[in-house]
Parts: sequence; structure tokens; C-alpha cells
Amino acid sequence: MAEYNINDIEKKWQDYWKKNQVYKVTTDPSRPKFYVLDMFPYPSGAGLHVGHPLGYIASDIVARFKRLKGFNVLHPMGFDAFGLPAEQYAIDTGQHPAITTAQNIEKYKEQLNNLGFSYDWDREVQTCDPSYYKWTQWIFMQLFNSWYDKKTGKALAIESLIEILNQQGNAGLSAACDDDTPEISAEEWKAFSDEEKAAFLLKYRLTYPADSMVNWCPALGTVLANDEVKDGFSERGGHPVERKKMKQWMMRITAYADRLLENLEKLNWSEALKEMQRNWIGKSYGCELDFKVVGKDITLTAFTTRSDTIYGVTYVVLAPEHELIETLTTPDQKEAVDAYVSAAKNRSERERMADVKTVSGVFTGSFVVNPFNNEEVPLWIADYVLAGYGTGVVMAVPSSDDRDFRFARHFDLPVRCVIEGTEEMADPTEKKHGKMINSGILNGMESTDAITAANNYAAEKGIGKPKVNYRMRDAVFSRQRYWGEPVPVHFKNGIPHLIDEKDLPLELPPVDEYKPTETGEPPLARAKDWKYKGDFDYEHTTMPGWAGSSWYFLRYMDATNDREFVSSDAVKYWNEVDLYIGGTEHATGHLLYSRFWNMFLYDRGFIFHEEPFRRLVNQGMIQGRSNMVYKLKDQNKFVSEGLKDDYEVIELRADVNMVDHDILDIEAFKKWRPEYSDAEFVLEGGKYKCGVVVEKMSKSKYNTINPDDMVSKYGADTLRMYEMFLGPIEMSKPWNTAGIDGVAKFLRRFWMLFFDDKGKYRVNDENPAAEELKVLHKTIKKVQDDIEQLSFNTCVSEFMICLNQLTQLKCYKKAILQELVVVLSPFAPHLCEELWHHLGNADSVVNAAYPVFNPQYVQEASFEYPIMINGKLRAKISFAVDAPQDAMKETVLGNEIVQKWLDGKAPKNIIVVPNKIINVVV
RNA sequence: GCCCGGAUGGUGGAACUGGUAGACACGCAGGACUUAAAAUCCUGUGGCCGUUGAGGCCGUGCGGGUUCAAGUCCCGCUCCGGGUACCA
Repeated sequence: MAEYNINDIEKKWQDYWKKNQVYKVTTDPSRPKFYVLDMFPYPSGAGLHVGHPLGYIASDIVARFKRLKGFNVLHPMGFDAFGLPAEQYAIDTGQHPAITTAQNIEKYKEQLNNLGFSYDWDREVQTCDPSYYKWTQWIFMQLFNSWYDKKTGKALAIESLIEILNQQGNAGLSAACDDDTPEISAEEWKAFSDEEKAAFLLKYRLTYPADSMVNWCPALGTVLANDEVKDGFSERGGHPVERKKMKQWMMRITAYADRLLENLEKLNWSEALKEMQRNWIGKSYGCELDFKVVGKDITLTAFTTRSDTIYGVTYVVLAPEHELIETLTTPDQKEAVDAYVSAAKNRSERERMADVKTVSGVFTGSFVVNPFNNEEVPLWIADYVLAGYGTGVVMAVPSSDDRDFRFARHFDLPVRCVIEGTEEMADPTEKKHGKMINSGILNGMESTDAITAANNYAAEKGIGKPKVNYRMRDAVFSRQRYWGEPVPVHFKNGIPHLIDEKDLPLELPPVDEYKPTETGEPPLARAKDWKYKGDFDYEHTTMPGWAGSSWYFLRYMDATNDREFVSSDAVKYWNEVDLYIGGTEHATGHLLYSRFWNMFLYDRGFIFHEEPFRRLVNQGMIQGRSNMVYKLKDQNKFVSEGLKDDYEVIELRADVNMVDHDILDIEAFKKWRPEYSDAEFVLEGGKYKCGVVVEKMSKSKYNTINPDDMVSKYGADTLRMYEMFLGPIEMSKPWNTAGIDGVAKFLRRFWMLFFDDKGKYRVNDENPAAEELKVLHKTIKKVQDDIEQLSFNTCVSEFMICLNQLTQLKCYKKAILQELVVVLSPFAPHLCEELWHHLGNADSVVNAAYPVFNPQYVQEASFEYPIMINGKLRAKISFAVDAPQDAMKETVLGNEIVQKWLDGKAPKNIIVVPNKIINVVV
């Protein structure tokens, strides 16, 4: 007697897998490797909802499938454990964030294990664990000890730079460095004091402290990276963010801008994602042009991508933050300029973004000279010019640029058209390319040619030079927070030095409170007697969340190594991630920083692959499906959805967990809130029907579905298959529990192939019939092809078709079922493990081999051709697959139905597509 | 504004490089079993007209086009989702 008791079976096998270490992975060069990775989660207090596991289920299916196919599969899981929520909780309650984090991680692991994932937990990483962040700090130290040589196109040890400086200074050097790096000779370098040398080297190091404009979030008490700010608000918490100048550790990611951009070509990522990274890097080819200030010994350099329009310049604009504003302002304009500049500075980033349409600016009183025609044009200040992009100076061409045009109209500045055909247009910026006019030496050229000509001319005359510009800036690496990796740096006379490698990890010190100090210092400044060697101040900021997540995929390869961050052997074997599944929200953060660090470690010879993630798939979001109820305006009375238009109603959300197929469980609803306990209901057909709204899944919308509830009700196998059955993995879709019955029914009926309704085992050893083998092998083929394409929903359909046919054939043959169990096991591992053992196997199904597809079994002798008349299906006729076309045509024309449609006429043409279709053209 | 996706029955979705549109499932309707319900099983299910195993017409967001043949390719739109934004 055997019963399909889901919860018992699933528990039993989860315990078995754990006890027998079925998912333990070792480095084994004798076998081909496959690395399947999920973006590791931040363990929040809320636990998982049903949307989170979508990607995990998909990757687990791939991992299990590849294993059956003979690959040595690395499929690890860990936790991105430093983060704001735990710290915020610590500030509120005084509890150390490590405690909350550990609790949350336990909960997550339990939830993940309930779903039957095949992780090797021995390789788990937690970014907040000192044994892990020791190596995050170590990587930071390598970055500090490196510079980027543009000649060889890679990062090198800082010692090689020192050697060059000793020999020749930095004259012949092509390196990524600060913009303000002066040119020095070897003699000057040698004459530097040690401190001066150290300060100078900071201009080249790949991580360095700098005074920079940062996104300061007062509510969180920290700075945020550009990708952590959305529309002027912090991504976590939604607090306002403002601009502030602070000393920050920076990462010289701009050194890698070109390689990060170019390598995208080689990656098997979605075009959308690559495009996001391209836009973020924002490479543009242009030209820097020099504008001399009239009457002053000052030259302003403007960056432009449209040097062809230089004759259309009617004014030049500075960013309000430009440092020369004071000297460039004439006395009579001083008052106006001061007022404008201070107003612009005090405007928060948010405000500035909010009214993009408002035109504002002020005249400096100065004029500058157009280097091409020596014309004097006015110099303005306006906040549409960003200090952080290009040079902070824009040559304005109102006839070709929308913003310049709006500005010129507002302040009544002249507009000069330089493109043929724009002279008479109300808005000449609508035509951006064409033949140049009013443009001196450029007249008559097409704009694209004129750009090259103008650039060459500028270079020849020494009035400018071609320049490649990037939108991406160096990444801010400091956070004024407690719950992050300490930076392994101490200060001597204000100059940062690394601590000794043997002193790693530099552990987080205890503090009395997790808040900033009264003087605004970060929380680490509270740590008592926290000094390096008892003497030197440590860095008080901590690393950002993306530090630990930028290399965790390497650590999994060798997670417990305490001598290296990863051994060469391990990284040579596992190298890049073959399949990475995660959300699109990390497009410009994690996925860019990880590529940067990976590339750096590759340059320095620590690892041997340049890109970390060969193939990447973004799983879609599972949206919430909220159920609405309609309350009468002044009464405690609810009307059913179909009747709501007849009343004046207020739309309210009901918890989806008390709604089934959009029918409200009225008793549960009454108990939900005391104020509803005596509510009345207007029903339709005896039922209360709820409305439906698709929106984000969130607790406040009462539309979250907890996977634990689903697992206890339907089982993990059902949940796994249902999430896959919902649709293509990369598409967003609302969660609707209604459809889950179909999958639950499938698994129960699959069980019924093995056990009759009395629970009696009915599998026999009979030889399979041709028809049964055909069904089996069709499924073997379809499922393996679709898994490779990550088309999991069609796999589930195929299983259902297969089951329907086997049920019809009353096939209870071991030869068929045993192979099918293996094919199904990546999707429903618990059920299949149970059945696998019933079939008499002692080992785990995980260690089975995927059946080999045999095309002979699925070959057909004949094909039933759809016969079309003028493209419309009219009849069907079977022919042997290798039937000669002439004979087929003859038969078709002789067919009664075809005759009827021909109506005595001769056909114009007959198209026969072998084993596809026959079309008769009349 | 710009850049990516997407639009197929009441619903989720199938349809490989153009070749039988609606697989599979949910829901719904009818039936069987049952004292009853649940569960299970069977049948039907794009729309319209007509029939009761005739058949026909229309149908993949909208309007054109290419083709023997278009959900699929081309041109022009509409709407929805995501990203991004004074980037010179």
C-alpha cells in the first residue's frame, strides 16, 4: 500500500539528501563542469514570497538536468548579508545587526530547503562573515596596490608605476588617473618626500580617497551610489537625497569603461540588459574646443559631439558649480550671479530634476571667442549644464539643440541656423543633420563629414582636440554606516596606508550605538580604542553593499579556503558562470561592478577569465493579483463586483488568502477585521465576487502569497512546476493560485501510473510497445531541448501531454516509466525520488543518467497533409513520408473536396512542402 | 523625450528558421459516481450564420504591403510594461 502523501514524501527525501550529502560538489577535472548561479538574496525580515523562488526554481532545474547529463554542476547559494534594514533595526532596538541577520538567514535557508533545491550548503557564503570579508578587504588592498596602464590595456602592480616614475617621471605615461594630475619628471618625483610620493600615487591607484560630490541621504545618514538613487530618492527607504561634497573612497571603474563596453558584444545576455549597460557607460565621441575669454587670460574648454555646428554658437554656458565663475563675473553682474549660483546650489537634486522644463540662467557679463570665426559671444551660467559631465562648459547652438533653443528663446538670444532647410522652421532643432550653411570652412559638407573636418581643423590649429567622453563616473565606495566591511586602511599624517595583510580580517569593532556621532562622524568613530597598532586612526567609513557581491561567485568555487580568496586550481576548473539567473534591477549596479572586479583580478593574474557571467537571464517579476471588495459609501455593506456600478462604492483590498477563484470567503472576511464582523453582503448568484487588480506584490496590498503556505497545501513539487508553468521565465506575470490545481492533478495522476486507486503497485516488466516508446522519446527530446532554451513552461505542457497519452495507453511498464521518472526529476525531485526507489533503485535519482533520445522511435511512416485551397484548409490526406510529389499532386487533384473547390477549373499551381503542407492555387 | 520589451479565446499561455492559429492548463457548461458535498472520471468550449457527424464566413492590438501561404517578414500607427533622462 502506498499513498501519495506529499508532505511526508517531501520531508523524507529532503532529510535523505541532507544525510547522504547528495548535493556535495568537488572539483573534478575528469568531468566537464557546469556553473549555474542565482543572484544571492539579501535576507530581509519578511522572508520569501512566491515571486522570489521563480529564478531559483529555474536554475535548480537546469542544475539537476545538467547533472543527469553527466556534468559536474556547481549550484551554490549564499547571502548578501550586509545591508540597511538590519542596521536600521539595530539603530531602533540596539540589537547587533549580526543577530538579526543570522536569524533571517536561518529562516531563508529553511524556506529554500522546503522547496527542494540542490544546493551544496557546504559552499554557502555570507558577506558579513569575517572569514568572507577578509577576502573582500584583501581584494580592496589589491586594487589599492594597482594602477591602470592604458598602453598594455590592463591593471598592473603599483610597484611598476613607481619604477617608471623613478626612471622617466610620468611624461610618457598613459594611465588612468585623476584629471588634475600634474606632469612631473623623474627628478621631481625623486625629490618628493615619502608623504608627497604617497599622495601622488593616490592619483593612480584603482581605489583612492577623493573629495567628491556625492549623493548624501540625511535620513539614512550615508552617501549612496548613483545606482542606489532613483528619481532623487534613496532606492532603499525612499528618502530624499541631496548633493554634498565629501571625502570618499572611490573605485576607478572608469579605467575599465572601454573594456566593459566592448566585452558586452561577447556576452550571451539579453539585448535590453546590454543596452542598459551601454547607456550607463555612455561613451560618446566628440571634440574639446577652446574658447578664450575676452580681456582675460583664461580659456574655457567645451566638450561637444557636434563640432560641425560650431558656426551656430551664439553663446556659451557654464555649470553653476564651475570654479572660475567668480573671476568670470563682471562687477555689474555679480549680484545676479551670486544669487543664481547659491539658489542653484541649494536646490536639491530632486527639485532640479522635478522641473526640467523651467528655463533658468544668468549672464556673467563676460564674453568668449568662437575659435573658428573669432566672433565674441556672451558667457552665461545655467543649471542645465552639469558639472559632472564633460568639462562643465557647453557651447550653445540654439538652432541644433533643444535645450539651447529653449534657453535662447527664453532669454532672447540669437539663433543662427547652420543646417540647410532649417532657416524657415519654427523649431529648427527638428532637423539635426544635413548640408552645412553659414558655416565658413564647413559650408556645403554633410554634417557627419563636417564633424570630422571641424575636429581635424581644431587639432591642426591647436584650438581643440578630439575627445572620447563617458557618462560613467568613478564609483563612490564609502558608506557612513556600521553594517559593512571595514576598509583595511589606517592614516598616518592624513595619508592612507593599507594595514598589513597578516592583520586581515579587520573585524567590525563593537560600538555603543549604531548611529553617526554627534559631530556627524560615521558610527565606527564610536568604537573605543579602535586604532591600528594602538596608534593610527582607521578609516571610519565602511564598504558599500556591492563590495561583497562583486566577487561572491568566485568564492563559491573554494568557499572554505583560508589561505587564498580562491585557489588557482578551483578557478581554473570552474572559471566563468555558465548560467546566471537574476533580476534586471541589478543591470547597472552589481552586474557592472562584478565585471569590473572580475576583470581586475584577471589583469592581475589571480583568475583566468575576463568576464564572470557568460550567459545571463533576467527572470520576470511575479506581480501581485489583488482582490478588491466594494463597500457602500456610508454603510457597512459590500456589493459583489458585477453589481458595483449600480452603487456608490469605495474600493478596498481583501486579503487574497481568503479568496478562492475570486469568490470571497465571507466568514473569513468577517473575522479578518473587527469592523467587518457585522458587515452585510449583496451577492450575485449566491456568491460574493471580487474584482482583480494586478500590481506589485507587497504586504500592504494584502496580495502576498507565502511559498511555505503553498508548499504545505500543495507540496514543493507542485509549486515548482506551477511557477514554471505560468509562462516564459523572463516575462513578468501576475500570480494566480487558481491554476495550480492543474499541476497538482498532473502529479497525482503521474503517481497513478505506478499505483492503482487501491494504492497497489502496478508497474510491470512487459516490453514496451512502439507507440509507448514513441511517446517516451518525444518527451525526452522535447524536454531536453526546451531546458537548454530555458523554456520551462513548454516542458511542463509536454509532461502533461505525455501523461495523458500513457494513461490512455494504460502503460504501466517499468521500461517506460523508469526513464520518464529521470526526465521529470529536475522538475519534481521529491516525487521522482520516491518513485525511483519504488522502481527498485537504491541510489538517488540525482545520480541517474538522462535517457538517450533515439530518433528511430519517433519516426512516422506517413504524414497527414493539410490540403489548402488558396491558403485555406479544406481537407486532409495522408501520404507516405517519402511519397513522390507527382503522385501526391495527382491524388490531391482527384480528391472529392478539392474537385468541389476547383469547380471544373484547372489549378494554377500546386505547392507541395514535404511533410508540411500542400497548397492548391486556383 | 529617448532606448528596450510586449499585445493571440473568459484566463495563464502554445505555435521550431513564414506552412493545419488557439497545444497544455485554468475557468465555465453538461453528464457519471455519491443520501449529499468534496474528490475523481467523461463530453463540450474563439466568434457569428447554419446545422444537429453538412457546411460556410470572420478571427492573433489598428491600417497598409510582400508571398502560393503572414501571429511570424516589411512600412506606418495605437495602447501597455520596463529602463533612462537637461549627458552637450
